[in-house]
Amino acid sequence: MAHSPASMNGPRSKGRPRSFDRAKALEAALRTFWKLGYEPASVPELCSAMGVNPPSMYAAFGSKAALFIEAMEHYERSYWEEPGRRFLAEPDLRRAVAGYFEDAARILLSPETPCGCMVVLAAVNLADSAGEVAQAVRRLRMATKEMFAIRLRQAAGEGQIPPDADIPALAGTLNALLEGLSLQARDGLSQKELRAMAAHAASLIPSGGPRS
Amino acid sequence: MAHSPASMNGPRSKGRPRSFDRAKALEAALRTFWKLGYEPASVPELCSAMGVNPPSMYAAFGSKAALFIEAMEHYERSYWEEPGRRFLAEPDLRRAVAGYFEDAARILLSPETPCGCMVVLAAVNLADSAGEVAQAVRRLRMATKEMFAIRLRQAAGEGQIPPDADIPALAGTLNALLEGLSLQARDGLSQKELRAMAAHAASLIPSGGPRS
DNA sequence: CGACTTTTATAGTAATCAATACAAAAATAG
DNA sequence: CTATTTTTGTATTGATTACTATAAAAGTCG
Repeated sequence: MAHSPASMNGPRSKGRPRSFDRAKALEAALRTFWKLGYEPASVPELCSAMGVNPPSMYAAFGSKAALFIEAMEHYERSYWEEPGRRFLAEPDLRRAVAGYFEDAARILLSPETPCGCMVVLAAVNLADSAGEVAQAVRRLRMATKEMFAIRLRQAAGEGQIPPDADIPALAGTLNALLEGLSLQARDGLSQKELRAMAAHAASLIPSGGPRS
Repeated sequence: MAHSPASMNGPRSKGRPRSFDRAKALEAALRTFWKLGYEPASVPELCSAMGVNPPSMYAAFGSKAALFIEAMEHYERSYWEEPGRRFLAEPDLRRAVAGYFEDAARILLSPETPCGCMVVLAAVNLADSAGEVAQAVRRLRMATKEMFAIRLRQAAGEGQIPPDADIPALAGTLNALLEGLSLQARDGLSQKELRAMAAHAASLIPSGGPRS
C-alpha cells in the first residue's frame, strides 16, 4: 500500500483528532466577515460563529488576517468564479456585460447572504496594522478589472467595439460601476432597483465595429 | 447698546477662553478622518492632529461620532457644494454629467488631499456601535443620488432624454459609478486613468428626445 | 500497557480603545 | 480683592482588542 504523502482526506496523523469541520468553520467565518467587515468582526465573535475556541482557530488558520484571506478566496470561488466564466465565454460582448451585471445584482442582494460584495466592502478603511488584508482585497479587485479588460480586448479583435476604444478606461469604468453597486446594495436598495441599474452597464460599451 | 444674543464671533462668555481655533481643529480632524477612516482614526491621533487634549476635544465637539459628522458636513460644503451647483446649472445634460465627473476625478485624486471621497470611504464597514455615523454618511450618499435624479427629471421635461427613461435607475447608476470611482482612486489609479474613466459617465445617458 | 503527538478548554496576557475625574489655570462679574 | 465659570493638562477609567501559556484530553505508535 502506497502511503499517501498528503492525500486529500488523510487526517492520518498521530495526535488528538480535530473535533470540528475545518471547511464548515471557514464558511461560518466567511459569513461573519461578510456581514460585519474585517475589523468589526472580533475574534471572539468569529470563534463563536465557528463553534470553536480561539486557540483552535489560531492553530487551524494562523491568524485573523490569514482567516480572512482564506475566507475571501473561498468567497470568490463560491460566488464569482462561475459568473466570470460565463462572462468570458459569451460571444457577444453586450450580452456578456449585461449577463454579468445581472448575475452581480442577484449575488449582491441574495436574501440568503449579506448585502454587497465582501471583496469590495469588508476591508475598505483599515488600520495600518492590517496592510496584509488590504493588499489581498486590492489584488482581487484588480483581478476583476483585468477580467473585463481581457474580454474587451477579445471584442476589439473581433470588431465588436471600435479599434481605438480605450480598453483600460472602459474596463476600469465597468469595474467602478460594479463596485459602486455593492455600496448601493448595502445602502438598502431593492433587488429590483439594483437590477434596473445593472441593466445600464451595457450602455457603457461603445457601439459599432470598424466597418459596421 | 443692544447686547449680542449669539453673535458670530462673540466669545463674550465668562470662563477661561478657549486656547485653540475651533475651525482649524475641525479641519485637522477632517483630514485625519479622510485619510484613515472613522474607526482607524483614534481619539489620541485625532487630538494630536488637532493640537488639543482629549478633554478639550470632547468639550468642543461632544464625541468622536459628533466630531466626524461635523467634519463630514464641512467636507461636503468645502469640496462638493460648488460642483453640485454647476451640475444643476449647466443646461445641457451630457455636458453637466461630463463636467461633474471631471470635477469628481480632480477632487478624488487631488495631490493635496487624501484619495477618494470621505463620504464614500471613511465609514464603510463600521461596528454596530457607530450606527449614528453610518446613518449620517448614508444620508449624504443618498442626497447625491437625489441630485442626479433632480437634474435628470429636468432634462426629461426638456426632451433631452426619452420621456420613458427610468430616471431613478439612471440616477442610481451615475451614483454607483461615482462611488466606484472613489474606490478606484484609493486603489492607486492615476489622475489620468480616473479622468479617462470619468469621461465614460456621459455615455450612460440615453440619447434622443421624444422627437429627435 | 506507556511514550508521544496534537487538539482541546480555561484563563489570562499586554495593548489599545473611547471617554473622564480631577485640580490648577485663566478669564469675567461684582 | 473674592466669587464664579469655563478651559486646560495630567493621569486614569473600565471595556475590548488580538493573541497565547498552560495543562488536561484524546488520539496513534511501539
